[in-house]
Amino acid sequence: MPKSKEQFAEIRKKTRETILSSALKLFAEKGFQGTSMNDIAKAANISKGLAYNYFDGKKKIMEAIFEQLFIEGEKMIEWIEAMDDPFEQIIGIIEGSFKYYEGEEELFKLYMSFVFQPEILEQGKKLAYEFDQKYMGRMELLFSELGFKNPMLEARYLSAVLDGIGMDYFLNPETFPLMDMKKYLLKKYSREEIERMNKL
Amino acid sequence: MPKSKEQFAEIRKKTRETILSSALKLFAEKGFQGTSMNDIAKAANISKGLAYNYFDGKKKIMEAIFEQLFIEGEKMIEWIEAMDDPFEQIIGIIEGSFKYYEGEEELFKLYMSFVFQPEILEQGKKLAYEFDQKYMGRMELLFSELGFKNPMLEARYLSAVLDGIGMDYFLNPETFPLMDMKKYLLKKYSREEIERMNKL
Amino acid sequence: MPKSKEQFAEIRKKTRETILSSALKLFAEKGFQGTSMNDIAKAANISKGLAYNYFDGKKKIMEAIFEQLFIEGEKMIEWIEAMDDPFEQIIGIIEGSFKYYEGEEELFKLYMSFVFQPEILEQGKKLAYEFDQKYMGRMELLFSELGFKNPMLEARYLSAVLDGIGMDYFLNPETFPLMDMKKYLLKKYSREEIERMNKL
Amino acid sequence: MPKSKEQFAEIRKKTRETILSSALKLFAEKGFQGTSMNDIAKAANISKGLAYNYFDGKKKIMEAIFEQLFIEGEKMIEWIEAMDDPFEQIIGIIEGSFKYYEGEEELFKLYMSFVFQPEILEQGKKLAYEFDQKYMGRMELLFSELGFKNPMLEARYLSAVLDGIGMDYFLNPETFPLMDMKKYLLKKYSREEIERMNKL
DNA sequence: CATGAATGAGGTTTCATTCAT
DNA sequence: GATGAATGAAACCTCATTCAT
Repeated sequence: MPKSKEQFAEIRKKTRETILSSALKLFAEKGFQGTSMNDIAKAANISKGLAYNYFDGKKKIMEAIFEQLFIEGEKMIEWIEAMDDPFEQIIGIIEGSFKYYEGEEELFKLYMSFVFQPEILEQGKKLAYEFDQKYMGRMELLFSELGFKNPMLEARYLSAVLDGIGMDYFLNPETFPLMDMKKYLLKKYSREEIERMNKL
Repeated sequence: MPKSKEQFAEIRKKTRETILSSALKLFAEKGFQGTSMNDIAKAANISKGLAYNYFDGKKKIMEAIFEQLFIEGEKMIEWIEAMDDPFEQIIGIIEGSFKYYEGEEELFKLYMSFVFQPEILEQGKKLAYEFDQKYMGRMELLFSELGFKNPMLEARYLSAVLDGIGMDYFLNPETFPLMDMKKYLLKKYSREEIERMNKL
Repeated sequence: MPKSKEQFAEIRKKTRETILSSALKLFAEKGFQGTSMNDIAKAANISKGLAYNYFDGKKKIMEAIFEQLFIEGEKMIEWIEAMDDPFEQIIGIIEGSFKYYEGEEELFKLYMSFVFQPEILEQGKKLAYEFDQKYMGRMELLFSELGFKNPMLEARYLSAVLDGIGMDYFLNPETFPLMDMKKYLLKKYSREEIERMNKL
Repeated sequence: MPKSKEQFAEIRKKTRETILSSALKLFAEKGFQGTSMNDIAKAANISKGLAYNYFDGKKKIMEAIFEQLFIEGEKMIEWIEAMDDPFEQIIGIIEGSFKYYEGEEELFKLYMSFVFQPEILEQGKKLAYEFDQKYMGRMELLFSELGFKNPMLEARYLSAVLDGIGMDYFLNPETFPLMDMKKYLLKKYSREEIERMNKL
C-alpha cells in the first residue's frame, strides 16, 4: 500500500521548509555565492541529490526565499491598512519595521546583500521593484491623508530613514541604539509632532 | 634604449591603477565571487600572470580597493573638520554624502554588498568598523557643539538617514527624487531649523 | 471484491507492455543514456518504483526491447520461408523491409543507434550477430536457389542495399524517394531481370 | 620575456588536435554519452580543466569533430570533380568510399551513431543536411551526364548502396567481404555495364 | 616585465536505484 | 501492487593560482 497523498505532501512541505530555512541562514551568513549546495544539504541534513529534487538549483532556492519575504511584506501592508486612523498607521509602520529588524535579522541581511548585487536574481529584482511601487503608493496616500504638503517625498524620506536604521543596526548590532532610535522616531512621527509640523 | 627607473615606476603605478579600477567596476557589477581573475585581467588589458605580479590574489585586490575607499573617507572627514562653523559642517556632511552618491555609485554599491557579507573579507570588516567609530565620534562631537540634547542619537540618526537615502537611491536611481531629498534634508538641518529645534 | 488471478496477470502484462513501448519511444528519441528511468515511468504513467518491480533496471528494459525486435525478425524469416517460390521470396524480403521502414521507424532507429554503440549492451550485440548469421544464411541459400554465381556476395549486397536505403530514408524522410526506390528495387529483382542476369 | 605568439599558437594547435583525436577514438568506442570529459582528458593526457580551456564542453568537441568530417567530405567532392571523364568519376566515388571505410573506421562509426540520434547535436544535423544536399546534387548531375533516365533515383540508389556497405562492414568487419564487394560494385558501375544498361 | 597554457580542488547537477509505507 | 522521497556516485564545469618561457 503506497503512502497516502497526504503523507507525501506533509513530507514534502516539511523538507522544503527545512531546506529553505537552512539556506536562508547560510546565505545570510556566508552570502549567496559563498554558500554551496553541499553546505545547504548538510545544514538541512539531506543529500545533495534531494535538494535538487526540491529545487532546480541554488537560484531557485533563493527565489523561493524571496517570495516568502515579499509575502510577509504584503501581510504587513494589510495589517497596517486594517487600521482606521492614519496616525496609528504611521506608528504601525515604524513599529512593524523595528519588530522586523529585531526578529528577522537573517532575511534582512540577505535582502540587503541581494539588493546591492541584483544580477544574481532576475526574478528577485522584479519582485523588489513591484513591492517597492506598491509600498510607496500606500505610504504616499497615507502622508497625503495626514496633510503633508509633499506626500511622495515624505514617503520616500520615512522609507529611507527606516531602511537606513535597519542597515546601520545590522552593520553593528552591538553598538547601535535600536530602542532609543525607535523612541526617537515614534516621537518624531507622533500625532502631536505631525500636527505641529503641518501648522508651520 | 632601456627605460629609466622613473619610467618603470610610472608604468607600474598606471597598471596597478588600471587593475584596481577594472576590478572595482566588475566587483560592483557582478560581485566579488562572480568576478574571475580572468575577467579582471581582460578588463585591464593585461595577462592573468601579470595581475598576480601586482597583487597576491583576488582578495588582495579587494583589500587594496577597500583601502582606497577609506582613504577617501578620511579625506572627507578632514575636509569637514577644516570648516570652522559647525552649522556649515552639517551642511558639508550632507552635501558630501549626496555628491558621493552621484559620483561614486560603484564604490558605494561595492561597499554595501561587502558589508553585508563580512566573512569574505575580515580586514574589510575591521576597517569598516574603525571608520564607523571615528566617523561617529566626529559627528557626535558636532551635534554636541550644535547644542543637541542627545548628540550620539542624533549622529546615529543622521547617519542612518544618509545611508538609507543612498540605499534607496541605488535601488531605483530612475525614480528616486535625489535632488528633492537633498533640498529637504538641507532645510531640515539648516541653521534656522536647528536653532528652532534646540529651543523646544 | 478481490481481483482474480487472471485479472492480475492481465494488468501485469499490460503494464509491462506500456513500459516497453514508452521506453522504446524514448530510447529512439533521446537515446538510451539520454533517457532516464523517471522519463520512462512518467511516459508509462506509473511510479519509478513500479518500473523496478517489472524490470531490474534500465538495461533490462533495453534487453527486453531487443528480444522483441529479434522475435519480429524471426517472424519475418518464417513468413518468407513459408513461400514456395524463391522469386516470390526475394520480393517478400524487399517488400517486408520497406514495410518495416514505413511502419517501425522507432525500432529501426533504436536498433541502429545501438548497433553502433555496442559496449552498452553486450547481449544486444550477441543477439544481433546471431540474427545476422541466420538471416544471411537464409539469403545465401535463396540466391543459390535462384542460380546466382556468388550467392554469399549477392546476399550481402542485397542486405547492404536494404540497410542503406533504410538509413538514408531515416536521415531525410521528407526528401528520400522511398516509394520510387521500392519500385526500382522490385524491378531490379523481378523474375525477368534475375533470369536475364543469370543468362549473362 | 613571454613566449612568442607562434609558440603559443603551436601549443594550442597541438593540444587541440590531441583532444580531438582522443575524443574521436573514445566517442567511436563508447559513444558520445558513454564518454566522459574525464575520459577524454585522461586519454589526451591533460587535466579536465584544460579540456574546457579548449572547448566549451563535450558537445563542442563533437561539433569540432564533425566539422573536420565534413571538411574531408568536401575535399573528396573536389577530388572527384577534378576528373574529366564521368565514368572515371563514378569509379572515383566508389573507390573513395571504400578507401574511407578502410581508413577512417572511427569517424564513420561516430557518424553513424550520431545520425541515428541527432538530438545530441543541433549543428551536426544542419551540417549533415547541407552536405547531403550538395553531395546528392553532384551525383545527380553525374548520372545525368552518364545518360541515366532517372538521375536523382540513381544517385540516391548508389548512395544508399555505399552507405549500406559501410554500415554492414562496420557491424561485422571480420566477416564482411569488403574487397569482393568493391570489385562487384566496380564491375556494376564499369563503363561497359553502364553503356549496356543505357541501351536497354 | 609579460604571457597564457596548465593544474586541481571544489562547485553544480543528474540519475539509477533503494526503501519505508 | 504501488508510491515517490531519499541516497550516493559520478557526471559536468569553473576558476584561483602556478609556471615555463
